[in-house]
Amino acid sequence: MATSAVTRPRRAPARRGQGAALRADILDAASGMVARSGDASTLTLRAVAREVGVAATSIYLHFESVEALVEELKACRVGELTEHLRQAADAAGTDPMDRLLARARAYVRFGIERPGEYAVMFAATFGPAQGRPAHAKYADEIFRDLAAELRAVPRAGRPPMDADEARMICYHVWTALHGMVSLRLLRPLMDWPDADAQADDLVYRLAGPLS
Amino acid sequence: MATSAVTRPRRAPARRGQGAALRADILDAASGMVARSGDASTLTLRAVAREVGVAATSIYLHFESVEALVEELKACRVGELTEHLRQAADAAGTDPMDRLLARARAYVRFGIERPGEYAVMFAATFGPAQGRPAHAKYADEIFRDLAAELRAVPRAGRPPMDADEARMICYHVWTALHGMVSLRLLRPLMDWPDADAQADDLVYRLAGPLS
DNA sequence: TGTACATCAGTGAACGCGCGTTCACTGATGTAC
DNA sequence: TGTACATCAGTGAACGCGCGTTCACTGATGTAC
Repeated sequence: MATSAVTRPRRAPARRGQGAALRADILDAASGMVARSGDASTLTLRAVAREVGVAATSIYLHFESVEALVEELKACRVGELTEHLRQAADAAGTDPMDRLLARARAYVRFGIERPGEYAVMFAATFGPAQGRPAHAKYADEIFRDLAAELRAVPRAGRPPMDADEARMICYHVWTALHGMVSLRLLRPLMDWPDADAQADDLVYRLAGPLS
Repeated sequence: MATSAVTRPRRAPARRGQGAALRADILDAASGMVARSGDASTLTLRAVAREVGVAATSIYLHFESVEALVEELKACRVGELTEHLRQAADAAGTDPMDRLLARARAYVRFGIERPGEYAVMFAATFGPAQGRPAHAKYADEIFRDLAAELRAVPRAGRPPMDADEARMICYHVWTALHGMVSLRLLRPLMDWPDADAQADDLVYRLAGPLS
């Protein structure tokens, strides 16, 4: 690891007017590092600068602090996951249950295959949070998408869900999917069932036509 | 925070033969610090030593490294949670569903009320894990307890669960309860349903007589 | 009963490290006149 | 067309900090003779 600091080539300065390119490079590098380490809290400003091939101080040209950088990373990842889930649902067609299952599987896969990206979304904010952070609206979007998908599932002759029940089930589903990702990452040695199978079974039991 | 280093009184040396008392004090202090910070990864050897009122080097009299200290902390907490859940189930009487619900509520309460203690159990092991760590057997015990409790729940005239279904539901329940704790800690500003109510509803849907 | 010695329960200074952040600076590149 | 100047896109040395770990050490307290 010490060697990477040595071998890393120097980044060529951007051309005039292209200063924003460094900002993108910094976000890319930080994102990759978090993805590789699987842990957002290990990210350091100096390490990011080394990765980009730039002086540590250059980070400050585009971010007020490490905290601000991480906050922006979060927003990027949450936006990405939102889009990823929408595409998965759309690829599944129009049947509500199919769409819901596809969404659930995609959520779990995203988390398991990209633990760093997943972790950064939920990493604690440094210092006391004031107000709703920028990524909160994205989280709301994921939640709203899921709720809409859920309410469309038919209920085999039973009365339609009221708003409270739909909301509770929506919390259940998100909670359980997050639990799947989280526990599997934290306990990789356990003898877990197949992820798709568990996600399907879970969603059927929580939100299936018979529930 | 800097002031606490100044004000902390010096610990009196143990009497001859009582050297192990420091070991207990170190574990206590570390446990308290993790509980207060809510995050196991912020624990440092020097901070623990300051908290105990002892030289940093004294930690090495009882622990090979910080890693070893954290590993022992984990085992303590997992053992504690196991016992906590057993007592909750026993206090609920003999009805299987009552016992299961009590266990679920107790799990979620433990996690929410003692986030640091909960987090330390699941904190990543430093370095590459070799073989099953010491706390794995405790985790197995929690899982086994839950499975036994689950299988005792009657199923309203339907055939008894086979082993595979029981195992899957058991994973679901643990996964979902962990998800409840984890998401609530990570997103404290969200408008969560009452924890007991959600735990009950979740367990009913996943493992209730109709499921 | 006295005393030398072993052991126990620690201490304190020092090491090298990486960290976030500050400050004054440096070249290259456009642009106004 | 030439040139002074402003601006852009960074750099490099230095700061003080807390960290894990090492090493040689120090008192107090038992115990063997």
